[in-house]
Amino acid sequence: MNFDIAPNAPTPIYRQIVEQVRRLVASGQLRPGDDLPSVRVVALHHAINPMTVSKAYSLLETEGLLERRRGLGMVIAQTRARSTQQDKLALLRPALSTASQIAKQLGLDDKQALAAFQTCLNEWSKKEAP
Amino acid sequence: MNFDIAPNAPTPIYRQIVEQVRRLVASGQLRPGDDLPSVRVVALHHAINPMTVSKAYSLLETEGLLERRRGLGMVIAQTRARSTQQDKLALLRPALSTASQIAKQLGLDDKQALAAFQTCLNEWSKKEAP
Amino acid sequence: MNFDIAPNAPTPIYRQIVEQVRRLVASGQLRPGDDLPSVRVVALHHAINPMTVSKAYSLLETEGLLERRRGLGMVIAQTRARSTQQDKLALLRPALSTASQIAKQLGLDDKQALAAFQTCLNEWSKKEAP
Amino acid sequence: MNFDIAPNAPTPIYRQIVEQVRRLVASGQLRPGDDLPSVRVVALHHAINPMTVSKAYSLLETEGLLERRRGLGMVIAQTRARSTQQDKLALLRPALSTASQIAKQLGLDDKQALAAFQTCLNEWSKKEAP
DNA sequence: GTGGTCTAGACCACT
DNA sequence: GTGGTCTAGACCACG
Repeated sequence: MNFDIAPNAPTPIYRQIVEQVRRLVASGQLRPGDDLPSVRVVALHHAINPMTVSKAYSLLETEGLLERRRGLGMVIAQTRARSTQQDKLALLRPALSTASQIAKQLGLDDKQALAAFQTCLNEWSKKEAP
Repeated sequence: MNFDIAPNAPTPIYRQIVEQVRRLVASGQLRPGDDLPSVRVVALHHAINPMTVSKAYSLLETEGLLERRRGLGMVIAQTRARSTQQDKLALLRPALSTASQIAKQLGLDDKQALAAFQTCLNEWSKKEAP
Repeated sequence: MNFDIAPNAPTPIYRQIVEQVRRLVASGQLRPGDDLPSVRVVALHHAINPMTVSKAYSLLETEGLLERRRGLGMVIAQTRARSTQQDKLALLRPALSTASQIAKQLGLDDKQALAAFQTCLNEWSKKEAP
Repeated sequence: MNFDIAPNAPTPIYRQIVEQVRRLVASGQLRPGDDLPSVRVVALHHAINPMTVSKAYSLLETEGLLERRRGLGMVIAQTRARSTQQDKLALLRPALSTASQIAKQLGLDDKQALAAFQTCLNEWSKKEAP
């Protein structure tokens, strides 16, 4: 389990964590009962403030996605139904919509935009696969 | 010349303006010497504070993309070479990269992601065309 | 760390701050990693608006001279090489050039101008030394 | 008679003109009865707005330094006593004071600062002499 | 505690 | 008419 943190990105760190956990759960890569890396481990690994990680986990707990197991850390909650394809696409849509707007304003045609997207997808595949 | 402002978006208004001007220049829809709508006009049209617009224009001036004509307004700087396809794709890449990361974390395959992107592109085409 | 603010000078306050930070960094009095006084502290100390200070800091961040440590404040960026004598003289040159033009237009000879400059330098030495 | 105009300088154009006339009169390079170049000529020569030149001349007229000769243009007023050395140095002092402050903040010693000033003076001599 | 954003309104300077 | 600067005060986000 590794989070992908960009400390200088415009979106705050705690939100990056929250969204990644949501997606990993939606995709089934994290399943009910799986445990998350401890606040301390994540904080050390990414050189960020433990309180930032804690805030993310707390939000996810409030949301019902995580459960706190005393003395053990956080685990994925049991109560979540597996997400449908529809749910996943709904999580992806905002990012695609932003990209579409930009492509249109740049005057790029769909073919170019789709090709560029394919390239990016390939790069991320490499990052995760090996 | 119309800006596309989403007052409730997470990205601040002044930054939305900055980015749109960058793209409109990159795409050639704004050319060197063209003048921008005045701070007050933009502010009134979108019901936002003139200072917010002014901040955006100032940043673009610092960046060298705009020039101030004292007492007259802002114009696109003369010193910019026409953008290449490379430049345009560079402006699009960050958004595509974000979307790719999300798609991978959701466990969607490329075919699904590309189809969803095509759908979004079509929607934005409709928004602009008619 | 004290800024020298002249509220009634023709050059705007935020610019006075920007230029002083540039010089303090160039002279090595501020080094990479040093943190700056917080926006609120500077604002209170000089009885100016926090936004004025914030504007200065933001510009310096854009310039790459400062880095934002989220939730902690601003620090001098790590990426700056120590300035050479050349750099320092480059920051001084515009002011000397202005003074030279004025001296020439007044018909003063170099000896008089240099003597007057020496006098001014002495006065500033007194201001800082004791 | 040539004005030295820097359109992108921070000090407004009209003020650049005003100050230069003041200095040229103080130095005796412009004497009572001498006529100034017409608004139209100055405006064309420097590609600036005639109203800007006019504003400068009007200010100088209000100040009593210029007189309007109908149909002939502006001439240096008769009523001015020749400036003393003291007066001239007083006009130079602000610029020297600014330069001194900068030099001190940069940590330059007086010798270096004076040498740099001498260099600048030489450059301006070349600009005017030949 | 830190800085960021936005508003409302004032005043100034330039053309 | 144009943009620039500053203020006062509010609210948010981050650590």
